[in-house]
Amino acid sequence: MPTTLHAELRQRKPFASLEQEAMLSIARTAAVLEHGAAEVLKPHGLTPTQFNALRILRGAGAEGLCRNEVRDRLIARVPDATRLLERLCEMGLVVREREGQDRRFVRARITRAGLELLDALDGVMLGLHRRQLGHLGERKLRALVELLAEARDGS
Amino acid sequence: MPTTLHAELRQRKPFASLEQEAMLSIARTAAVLEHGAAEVLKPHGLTPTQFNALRILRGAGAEGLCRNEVRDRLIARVPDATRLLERLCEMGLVVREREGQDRRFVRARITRAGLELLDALDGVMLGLHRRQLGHLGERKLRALVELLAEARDGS
DNA sequence: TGACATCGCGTGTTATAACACCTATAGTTC
DNA sequence: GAACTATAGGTGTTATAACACGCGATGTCA
Repeated sequence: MPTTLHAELRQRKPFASLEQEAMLSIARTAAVLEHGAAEVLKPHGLTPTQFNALRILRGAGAEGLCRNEVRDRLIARVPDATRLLERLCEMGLVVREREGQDRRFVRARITRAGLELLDALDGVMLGLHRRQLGHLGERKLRALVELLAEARDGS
Repeated sequence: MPTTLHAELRQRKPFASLEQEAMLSIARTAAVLEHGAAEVLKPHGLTPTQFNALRILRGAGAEGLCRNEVRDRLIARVPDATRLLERLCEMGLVVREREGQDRRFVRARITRAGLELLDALDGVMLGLHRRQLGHLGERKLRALVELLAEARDGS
């Protein structure tokens, strides 16, 4: 039973199991979509992870978030959120400062430049997602979101 | 309309579009699943990408494959397949040699040690995939595979 | 209140990814 | 057959990921 994925990866042997095929399908789809996002973000000097972190900080508002909170909200966990934020700082998109009673926390907040960059990217990314997935239509997209949520329940 | 994904990523704002939610769902699911795979592979000294490359070479059989062919079959494209194969060589899992009329090609072939490692990992990975996705059941898994294939058509 | 554990961050180091550039072989065209 | 182009590989460098460890701040408990 040759599938689309077989052709894409030029494989001849059948999958070992349906679970494996699903696993590879998810990984392959994510890789293709993320590659598209990386292409769009590159001219703006951002990686997908940096873009993700920046959006998290925008969502947090003026109060900002501490390092570990940012780390835990990232789509893919990174073991070194310190330097991820540090790079955003160097770009002038984020500021960090120790404030509050508990002097262990370092609050990271998005700057005006960061907000402006994200605002400019909103339309671009919306268009990208539409190009990448819009052809599925609402019904199938909802079904996909539902199935993926159920898939994540296993781990 | 708060979703499961909202809770996972501790987000409060609604998604900008259904396409964006689907995009994030796919990325998040892939990250969770790949993290599980990485954990399983780590004790064996392999990254998911290296494991993927090794499986490709097993599929190719005794003839092996040239560098670019391996690169193009990888789930996620890497721009430096040379050193990916080089590391597998250093581990003794792969051998490379220039052979054939066209002396530009470097054929990479899996070694006996590589085959033995993969054989040992087959059961482990099968069990992992079953744990991660088995609870979905055949019908939903097939639906998921189908939807993801359709999603990739856009790019 | 002093010892201890916990927590939040940062740093140092190594491995890998990412990008641009270079070499060698093979085919193409005049 | 000489110049040109395309293809397959490799190399050098920089940025980032991954991992282990250390430091200072806070909480806890004898």
